[in-house]
Order: sequence, then C-alpha cells, then structure tokens
Amino acid sequence: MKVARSALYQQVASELRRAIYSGDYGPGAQLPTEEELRQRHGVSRNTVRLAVAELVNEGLVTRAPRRGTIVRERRALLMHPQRELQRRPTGEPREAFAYAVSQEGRAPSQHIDVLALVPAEEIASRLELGDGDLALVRRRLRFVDGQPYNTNDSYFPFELVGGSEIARQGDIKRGANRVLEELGHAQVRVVDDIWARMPNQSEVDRLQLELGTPVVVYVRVGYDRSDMPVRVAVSVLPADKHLIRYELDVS
Amino acid sequence: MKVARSALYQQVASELRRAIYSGDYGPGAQLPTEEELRQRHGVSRNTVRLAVAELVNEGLVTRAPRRGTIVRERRALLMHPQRELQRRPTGEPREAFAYAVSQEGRAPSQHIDVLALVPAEEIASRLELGDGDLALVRRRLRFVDGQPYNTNDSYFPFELVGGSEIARQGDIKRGANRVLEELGHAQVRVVDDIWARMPNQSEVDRLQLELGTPVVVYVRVGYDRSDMPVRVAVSVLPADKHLIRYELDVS
DNA sequence: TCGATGGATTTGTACCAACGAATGGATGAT
DNA sequence: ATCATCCATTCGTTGGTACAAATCCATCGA
Repeated sequence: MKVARSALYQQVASELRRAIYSGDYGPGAQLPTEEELRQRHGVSRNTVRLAVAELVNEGLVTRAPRRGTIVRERRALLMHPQRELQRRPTGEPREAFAYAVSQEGRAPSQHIDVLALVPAEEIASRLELGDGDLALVRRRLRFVDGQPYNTNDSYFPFELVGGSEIARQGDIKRGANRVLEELGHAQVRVVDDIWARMPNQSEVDRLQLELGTPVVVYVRVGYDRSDMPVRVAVSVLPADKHLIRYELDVS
Repeated sequence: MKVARSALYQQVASELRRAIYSGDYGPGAQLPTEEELRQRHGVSRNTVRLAVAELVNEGLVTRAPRRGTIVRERRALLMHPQRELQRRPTGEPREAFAYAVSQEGRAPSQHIDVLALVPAEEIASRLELGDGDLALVRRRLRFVDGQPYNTNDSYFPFELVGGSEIARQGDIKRGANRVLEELGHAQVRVVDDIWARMPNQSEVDRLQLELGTPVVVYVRVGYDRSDMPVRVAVSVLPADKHLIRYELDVS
C-alpha cells in the first residue's frame, strides 16, 4: 500500500536532508552508499541518484567515485565593501583584497590580465561610454591559500587611464583607486549592486566551483567629483565562501 | 566517429546553453521537445533529460508537461536597504516594503504572523539574548502582484517590546522602526550581512521557487544609542527577483 | 621500509522500457 | 458562440542493465 504523497526520490531526499540538518551526518561525513540507500528504501538506483542529485544541487553534499557522498562544510570569508574605499594603514603596501585576506590569517595571491576592449553593453552603459568607445579592463582571478576564490574585473574609460599606470600589466601595489586619485578623478561616490544567480560554465571552470554553488555578483560603479563614472568593478563571488557586510549609520 | 571530450549529456547541455545565450531561444521560447533532441543528437531520452536538468539547475529554463521546456525570463525588483531607515514622505502611511513596491507600479501585499519564542542560536547571539530568553518575532510573507515575493522575519527582544504595538497581531502601518523609536530605542546603527545559498524545501514551498533559483539571505541587525541590538531582520530573497543596491559616499 | 600494482568499491554515464500527470487544442454538445 | 469533454503530446517518475572512471587499500616486490 503506497501512501506516496510525493515522488519516491523526493521522499528519499527529504529523509537525507533531515538527517543532515539534524546533525546525524555532520560536515565531512559520508552518506550511505547508493547501494545501501537502494536497499534501505527499496527503490532503484536511479531513484537514489535522483534524490542525491537534489542535495547536490542544493549545495549540501558532493559526490565522487569511491569517496562516496560527502556532506559539505562551508566557511565564508567576510567582505567589507566599505573598507575598500578607506585608506589602509599608512605604509600598507598591499591593495584592499590582499590586505583583508591576510588580516584573517590566510594567504592571498592573484593573477591579473590587463587589456583594452569595447566592453559589453551592460558595462558600457554603466561607464556612460559612447558606441564603440574603448575601456581598459583589469581582469583579476584571486586565490586564497592557493584555491581560486573570486574574480574581479575592473573597467575604466580608456580615455581616462590610457597612459597611466592602470594600463600597464601587473599589480598596482598601492591600488588602482589611488592612481585614479592621482589622475584627478578620485571616487567620491559609489553605487553597489548585488544579486545572485547560478554560475555559467566558464565561471565553474575558472573558480573550480562545485555543483550547487550559486555566485553572488557584485557590481560597484564609482563616480568622481563631477559625477562621471570612472570605474566599474564586477566581482563574481562563490556564495559558499563569501559574506558581504555593510555597516550603516542612521543619519 | 566520436570525439567525446566530455560526457554526452554535457555536450547536449552545452549546445542548448550556447543556443540560449546566443539568442536562438529568447525568453519564453520553447526548446525542442525531449523526443526531438533525442533524435537530433542520437542519444537516449535519459541523456537528454540529464542535459536539460543541468539548465534547470542553472536557472536558465523551466519544464512542465505538455508546455515543454521554456527559457525563463527574469525581472528583478530593486531593493534599497538604506532607504528603509529613512523617513518616508510625511503622511506616507505605508511601511518601507509597501512604499518601495508601489513606487515601481506594482501591487504589494503581505501576511504577518506575530509570536513569541526562544529563537535559534544564530538569532539569539545576534540579539545578545541569554539562554532561554524570549524574542518576539514578526514573520512576514510578502507578495507582489499576488505572487510570493520574499520573506522577512523580524526578531525583537521580548523584554523590550512585549507590551508594545509590536507584539500585537497585524500590520503596523507606520512601521516597527517607528515604534522602536517611540519606545526610546531608535536604531542609530545597523549591520547588514548578505550571502547566498540554495533554498531549502520549506523556502521552495513558501516562496514557490522554481528549481535553480538561489536565494539571497539578508540579515540586518539594528542597534540603539547604547549599542544594544534591538532588531534582527532576516530576509530571504529569491535571487531572480531581487537586486540590492547600496549608495555610499566616500568620506 | 617503501613504492608499485592490482582488485574491490563507489559513483558516473548511457541505454531501454513503461506508465503517470498535466495540459493544449480539437471536438462535440448546448 | 460558449462551454464541457476527450485525446494527443510532453514532461515526470521508476524500474532495470551494463560498463567506465576514479580511487582506496591490501598485497607484493625491490
């Protein structure tokens, strides 16, 4: 007698979910093998795999041959978007990301590509560029403890930064924002847009994302004193590793 | 001759992904039926379903019997967490959410449950409650144009608001923050934490989420003049419908 | 002792078959 | 013309089988 209020695989998934959330399987624990679940619930292996696939898509577990199905653990690193605008301690030679990460006792590194291009419409409109105008982009892939961590692509109007240090390959130790200042276009106002979505394939590859990990997209547009956009920074942050924090004073 | 650099279902998924991103299938368009894809790629239906499942998990498409596989469209509504702290126009009778939504020409509504309980550890620690201390929670499920839109659970120290309007069922037209003010505990500082994850089952149910939709979790802790936490608001925002925006002045 | 090797285990991919559930659209009745 | 009904289509669920790929671990050899 079946009292199937929902699909079998849903029932199996619920049972596993409950067990995980209740702590029966803590982070790092291995769930029963597919064969074991098959017998325990009296269903086919297809059904078991469908159930576990749900948990994978929810980001709860990962699977690997022979290793089995493992409960994931997550440790997020705190981001303070506001602090990136503040001056770091005098003499601090590193830019915002490197500084923040090493503050938490972890080892930052990054890979930078610098190139000029006609940006996508979304970027162009935020930078208020004309049709076909060039932008200079600094594409960063950042690592923490050797693992890919996030990406940060910063776009500048080419006209503005073409001849400056920003257009040169490699690190700018004191930070691009400092260079903008020196060019007379310090950012006095920024607008941050934050949303989330599932990653596309190239993001999965670049950031070595596991299945079921959404990404937070974080776009900052910086404006100078004359309200001209001088920088558009697009960050793609794997959701399981990032926590964004803002502190606001009520004025 | 097979040049299978990756799994068959991955190849089919890539092909579909490419077609969607290139605009061959715009929002609302129906992908070929499973049977059609099966024939076109010469694979089994299971393999086709695996491929399409990938797109579903990426939030690119939805499936329904007889309707087929449809390319999703997304329209996000802008949130301004800062504005919720500002006074709304004098005489404006609605609270922040209702005001913001109707500003965009859409129809807000909500359902509120008010209850007292011993909150989960995460909430308790943010509210700096002792062990077993009660909190008052106002649980909101918000709708836009009749569709579930997001949830917002606001926790207050019971000690603080037990006898006030906050503890009564139903709407507080002028907003709970106003009541806090009147109680002498106006929020002068807030800390916003933002992250993302895949939704759990109860969230999928309450918010009628489609598969492959991550949620943004947005936690605001408000402190009064003596730096006591007086409110913890936990919002769960379906990622495809929300865009969070902050505007910061560089001081 | 330490490294290479191979077997066993566990998930990954792929195919086939059958029936259920939902619904768009055609058909027929009023 | 309008509404109810029925059918065909399309996805949803579940069962089965077979072999591939990855890797843990025990065993064997130097």
